[in-house]
Amino acid sequence: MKIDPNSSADLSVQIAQAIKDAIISGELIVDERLPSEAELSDHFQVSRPTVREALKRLAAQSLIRTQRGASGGAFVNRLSFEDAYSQQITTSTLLLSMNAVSFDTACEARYALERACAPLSAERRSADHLATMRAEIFRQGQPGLTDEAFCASDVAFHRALVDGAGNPVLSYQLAGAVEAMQPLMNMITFTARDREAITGLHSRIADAIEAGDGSAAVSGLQDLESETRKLASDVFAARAQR
Amino acid sequence: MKIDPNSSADLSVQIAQAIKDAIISGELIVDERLPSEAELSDHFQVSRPTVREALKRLAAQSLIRTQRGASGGAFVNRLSFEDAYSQQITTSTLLLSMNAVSFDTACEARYALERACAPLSAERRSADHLATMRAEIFRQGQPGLTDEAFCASDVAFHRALVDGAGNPVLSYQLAGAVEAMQPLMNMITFTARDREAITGLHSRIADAIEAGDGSAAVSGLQDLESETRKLASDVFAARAQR
DNA sequence: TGACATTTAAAAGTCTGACATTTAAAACTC
DNA sequence: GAGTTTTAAATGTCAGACTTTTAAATGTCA
Repeated sequence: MKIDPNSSADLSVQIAQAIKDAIISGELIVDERLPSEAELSDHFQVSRPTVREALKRLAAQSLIRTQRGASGGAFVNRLSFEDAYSQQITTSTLLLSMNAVSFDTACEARYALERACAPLSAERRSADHLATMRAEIFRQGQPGLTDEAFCASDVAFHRALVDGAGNPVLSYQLAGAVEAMQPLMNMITFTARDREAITGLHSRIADAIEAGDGSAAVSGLQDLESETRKLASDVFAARAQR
Repeated sequence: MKIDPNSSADLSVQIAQAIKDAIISGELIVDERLPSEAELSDHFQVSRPTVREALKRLAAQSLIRTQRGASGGAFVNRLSFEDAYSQQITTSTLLLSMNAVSFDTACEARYALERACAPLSAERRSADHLATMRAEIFRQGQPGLTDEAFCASDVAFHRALVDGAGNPVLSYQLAGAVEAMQPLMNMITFTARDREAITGLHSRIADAIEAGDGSAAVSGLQDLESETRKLASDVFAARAQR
């Protein structure tokens, strides 16, 4: 681990990069303890606060975790799917909220991803996944459900559909897309007819998944995408008019 | 922006979270200047190093950028797609290199995503995207190409295919999957027959995209996935034997 | 008056040294 | 030998000073 003394970049950035490279290259392996802050500051010939800033940068990316006390220190973190999820969600939420992407673009990506999962899910889903989907459909049909609860149930339904594919990479990619859209979806007021249409499509998709018919599920998702975009565009039109 | 004095969490974590919340909620908008470090340390009643550690955490996530000098400071960053790309790539690379996901899982996710893009790309791709694909296919047929160069060209081909869909969210999701697999792909030695098979499939896919035939492109990708997994499994088997 | 050079001040970046807090391990007691 | 106390190592936090960068204000001269 070395830094370039001639570089114009901030020292804490350079040090963070050096450690990150060491982790990615395998020089530092999972759960290995990094040298203490004092040793690092000695090694890189910088002060402890500078080393600390570098470590905080890495901690923010879940590359390391720190532990206080004797035999504490910074340890290389095994990146968990949960960490990856939450990073993905933060990034996606910001992209959407800062208008770097439109709702339509996010929606298209989301359903394209779901359609990619559908055939795998039709083939592999466990009875559990299917039961979850059915339970959410039932909940969505209950009268007196708030719009937020309806949305949450919708998310749970899609979650089960995607998880059924048994591919955690796909699950985590979708988590970002779905969660990021949540705040916008929550703004939608669902009429009884809207709910009926959506729940009907959900049933159609669940039936296809149960029958192991991937292409039927894909076509159900296709229709659901149109439905969602229609609903959203109405909301945006109303909001723009005010 | 407030922090809880009774919380047991580190102050810099709390402060980072408070600022992050303010950004996500829209309380702080893009390009807005945060208070100076001195003002923040005053506001939160902590020392400047603590504030700085909090800011470094946010900077590591590209939520803010800092500028030195008069009228400098920390500014809310508009998250760019490039930032999102590189975060996605780092995360995916780590997930793969730390064995949190298998090569097969990553490969499956990658091709599922690509198949999701294919119909959109068949419909929307510009002449430019198609030309890039053709150029890369030509390059892949050149004799004397190193394995690394072949791989790089392969990535460029798929990149053009996905970008043709015109959905930046899909592009950035795939960037992670493709780039993360690169180091492993580079370990593969491609025989002349392998290259011929791959290039042939690429041609088939490009033809389908040119003709606007999404489902033909999907089936080409399906075959390419089998081919890739076969090649990779041979490499892993050889490596395991040593 | 206008273009260029100079000064100035604000802000982040860095350093030193100290103290507080946490925690595991060593030492000690019964 | 089990439980308690002490100890030391490590991170977390603080205070204050100095350095470097940079934009804006000021000044100078044609």
